Amino acid sequence: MQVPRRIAHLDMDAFYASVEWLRYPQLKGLPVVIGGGRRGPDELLARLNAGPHERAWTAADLADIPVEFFPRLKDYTGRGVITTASYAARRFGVGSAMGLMKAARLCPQAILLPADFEQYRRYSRAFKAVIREIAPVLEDRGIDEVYIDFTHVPGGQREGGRVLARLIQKSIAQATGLSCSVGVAPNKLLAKMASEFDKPGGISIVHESDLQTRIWPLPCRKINGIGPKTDARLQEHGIHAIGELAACERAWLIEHFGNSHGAWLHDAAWGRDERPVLTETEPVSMSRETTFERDLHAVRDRAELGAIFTRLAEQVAADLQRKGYAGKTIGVKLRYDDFQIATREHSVAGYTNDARRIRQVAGQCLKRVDLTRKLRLLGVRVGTLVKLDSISNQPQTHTMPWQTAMDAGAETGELF
DNA sequence: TCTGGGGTCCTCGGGCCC
DNA sequence: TCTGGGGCCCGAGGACCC
Repeated sequence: MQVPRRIAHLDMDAFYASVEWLRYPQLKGLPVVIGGGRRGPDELLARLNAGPHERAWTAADLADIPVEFFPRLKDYTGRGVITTASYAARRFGVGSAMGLMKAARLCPQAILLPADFEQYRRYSRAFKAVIREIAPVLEDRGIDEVYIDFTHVPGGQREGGRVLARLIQKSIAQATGLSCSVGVAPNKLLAKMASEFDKPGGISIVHESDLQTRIWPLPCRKINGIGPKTDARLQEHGIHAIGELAACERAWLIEHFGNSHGAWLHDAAWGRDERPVLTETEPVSMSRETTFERDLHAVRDRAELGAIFTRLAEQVAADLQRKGYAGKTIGVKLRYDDFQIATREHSVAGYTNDARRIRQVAGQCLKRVDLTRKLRLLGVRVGTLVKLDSISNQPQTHTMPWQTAMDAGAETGELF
């Protein structure tokens, strides 16, 4: 007797904000926006202590700093977007990816905290470890969400998965103080939608028979994989709800959206998804990019740009070395002042994770793009990765001399 | 006053080889 | 020798996600 597939999607509730509340309990329930800085409490303390009041706060005081001392959105000057906003801030219309200046007009009194990704990663590892203890088949989907295969976990079938979901929720809360929402369904696609049904703190169980009543009334945009572009095209054809998408002929969707995308849209609308829960995936590329404080010009700001470029190459190289990878496709990414993006890449003969080599090849790529226009972003990327222990006869952090020689074209890297 | 950073996957066109 | 595929790889760009 074969048991039905039960897949869970677990999504942490307001993850970044909740992690911050553990450190700053006095901010709980207030409109809080995270963004405009990446050094966490160090940056916050530096900002607070630069103010006019008499005492110098230290890391030990974080939970006791009165709310009125925290920086407000309205006082922020500079570029940047919101990484995340607390539920209280969202009520003002503020949301992720919104420019900080625009957000300041909507909710000037919101507290602005610098992000602390190291801390978020620590909590991410912690809650995932808790889940693995209970249900080992877990797929990492980013810092704050996972898929879990409940099918063969003891108790995973009870009440459609609700009993196990409850156990996981409680264990995470106990270990970390954080709350999450869980959806359990026959596949990843439906589980992902289900986890949103009852946020925060909810558990939603979806069966195949719920398709028409619970999935079809939802807007197409709720399907993971239908973004703003596809949604707009669907709307042009009068398709708004998933049920309307399901009513479309498969052949018609293929005609309008292409073989692969059209068929996928049809399957998704009918709740069909056979993707397995992947416990291990290898990275395909690693990159570093940065948006400048002001737009830069390749000629007039050559020195500044060159220094940034070198730093990006060093950071990517360090990331590769730390994680034990090397790559052979090296590229650059530029964003012009009008937000147009250009990318150039070049594959070299041998794998490398050497900063100088990466900068050199990336510099060649940079020569192939329009550098007469002002730039607002520069990035360096290394792709086609291999794990270093799989080519363990080669040096760990260097390019083989013969590989460099084979790529004579990349030998003339001056500034770019 | 706009619009981050780090990824994945797909498509399409061109070059190359058989 | 000429022409016409098909298959594959590479590079550029786009859509999408967290």
